[in-house]
Amino acid sequence: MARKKYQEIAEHFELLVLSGKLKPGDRLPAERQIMEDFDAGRSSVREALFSLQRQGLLTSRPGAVPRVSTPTVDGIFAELSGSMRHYMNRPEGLREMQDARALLEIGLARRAAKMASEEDIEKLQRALEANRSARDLDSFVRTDIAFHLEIARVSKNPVFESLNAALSDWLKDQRIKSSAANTSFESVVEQHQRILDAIREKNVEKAADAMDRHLSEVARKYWQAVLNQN
Amino acid sequence: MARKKYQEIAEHFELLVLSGKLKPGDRLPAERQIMEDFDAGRSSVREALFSLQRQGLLTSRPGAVPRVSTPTVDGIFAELSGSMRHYMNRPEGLREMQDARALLEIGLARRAAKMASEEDIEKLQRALEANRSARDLDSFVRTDIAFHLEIARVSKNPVFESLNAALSDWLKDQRIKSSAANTSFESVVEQHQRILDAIREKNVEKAADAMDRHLSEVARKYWQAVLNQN
DNA sequence: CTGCTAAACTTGTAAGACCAAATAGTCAGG
DNA sequence: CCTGACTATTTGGTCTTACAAGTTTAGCAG
Repeated sequence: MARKKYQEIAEHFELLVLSGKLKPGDRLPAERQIMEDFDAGRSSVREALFSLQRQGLLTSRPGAVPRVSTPTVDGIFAELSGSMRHYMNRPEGLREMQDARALLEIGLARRAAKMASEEDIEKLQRALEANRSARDLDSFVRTDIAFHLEIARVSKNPVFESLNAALSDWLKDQRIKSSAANTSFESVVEQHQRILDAIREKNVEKAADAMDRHLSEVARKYWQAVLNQN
Repeated sequence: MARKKYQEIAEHFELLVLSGKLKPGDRLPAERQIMEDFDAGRSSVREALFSLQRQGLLTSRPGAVPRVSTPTVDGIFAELSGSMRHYMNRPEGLREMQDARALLEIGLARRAAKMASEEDIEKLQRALEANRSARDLDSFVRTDIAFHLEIARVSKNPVFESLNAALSDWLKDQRIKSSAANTSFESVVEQHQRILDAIREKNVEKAADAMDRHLSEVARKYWQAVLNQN
């Protein structure tokens, strides 16, 4: 028994899916059927399906036959949550992710300035207003995240949207700490305003620069808050 | 039984790790011990540990008690391989990832132009030479990937390095097809040369532009090749 | 005290059984 | 003929048991 039985089964279906013989939405054979086909026990089949499920290739609900799933970027990044959080537990890792987020968001700001439609700008304006009128920390952070997400949406690429949302979620703590360190939310809103202004003017460099400064400032405030805590 | 048992167990240890009560390298309780603590069967415990393992929070070898692991970005992105490949099976998904890669690589080119040291540029030069002297498709693709990775390394952030490597891997097929479609590798090398020139001149905009054109060209060639295949 | 061997322990793999929940097919009533 | 409730089937989730394979440890011999 060189190869493990459950790996054999998992690989078999993985190949079927990746080669296109099984398309998203297709039904898989029943568990008991697979058992017979591979001459395996139930636990082997279950471990194989469990593995594929964790990889996002299948979805299975109780009572229904498992189906090949159409993976969403949201789901894909959700897989990372655990290990990402673990990674960012080290200050070094958190710094790296802040840096990575900066590259992403600056690029997104650039794109937004380049290609934002009238409608996009209206949405951004509304998001900014909501951010400005936030009174408590919780709603401030929420509208803050929403504003950044709206910038990501301008690019019309679900990957950016989900990546932005995921990063916002992972770095939420940072946002909370740095916002709480501010005596008022005004300066952050002002920075958001500058970004939106640049986008409205279709001034790419200005938008990138404004976003850069904004993120640097947020990160600075965060590390300051961390220092004060110790 | 609202929450599934294995999820409950997984969450428990996830919290222990994330809160720092369990540090990397620490031993976890034995499976039998966990069984008793949670009044669960062995399969539930195993599924929980399996899930945590997939998330990269712990490693377990046969015979030895599982240990909390220090997650690497490489490992984190490796988790995604399966679902990413599935996602990019759809032409739409592939296009989105190409687009996302473009934003990343253009940003990296920008940074490289901004902050490349003499040493970095020497490394880039060597990588380019290797790319230029490649004779067969396989070594050409390999040196191509290496050149892009070298650009990512300039930023001195492991996240970019691993992300770049992961994307290169996922989009390898694209590179192969578009390279094979070229009668010669010359034009690609020339585009690489232009990028390196811009970095050497510390001309940020020119570097970004050169990278943009390069990636657009590669993508164009790829879709052309796909069309010809049908 | 040191080094080796063997027992004890732990995980990996596998089979099979049970229950609750959800689906799907069937049959009775309108 | 259509509709709705009921039953049979199928699944996921869980537990138990068993053996194989690797690791740790403890004791014994030198």
